[in-house]
Amino acid sequence: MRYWLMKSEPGAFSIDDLASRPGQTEPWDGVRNYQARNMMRDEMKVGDPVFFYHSNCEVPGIVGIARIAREAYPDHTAFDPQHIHYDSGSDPANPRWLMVDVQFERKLKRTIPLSELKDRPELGGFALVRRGNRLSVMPVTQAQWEFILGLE
DNA sequence: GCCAACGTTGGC
DNA sequence: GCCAACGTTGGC
Repeated sequence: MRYWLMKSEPGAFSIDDLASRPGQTEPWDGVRNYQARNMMRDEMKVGDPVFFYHSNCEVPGIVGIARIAREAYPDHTAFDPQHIHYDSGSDPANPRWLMVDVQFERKLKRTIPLSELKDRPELGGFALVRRGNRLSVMPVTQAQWEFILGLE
């Protein structure tokens, strides 16, 4: 089992949106980065815990916990010319992009802001706080996971 | 295969 | 809204 962090802009899809979905699950479509895709394809397993992170908003930070509910499968939004995540280079016979399903577990008691995570020397090696980081899906070590939960 | 131009991400 | 960082594209 591995731990993960996945980013979402709350204006597009928030932790509350996930909590209100039927079955509280959602396909995590729109990942268009090879490094993120490869991690989803090769390493994400059903049941893996995920930090749900709100990006590009008033207070960026970790807001909840989800779990992987379905392992990687083709992201069909890449095939739809009308879709915002359309990619003409993804062939349905050989899909370029994949998605997983996530399931809501719980909201944190409070948002743990990025600014606070950056202040913690214990998280110096965490990809999220490294300068210029743009990965929307990233691994979290068990030690990082437990430390962050301890901040809740 | 290099690298400039361009588009996107995402904090601030 | 600005802009730094960084990934991708495409001319050569």
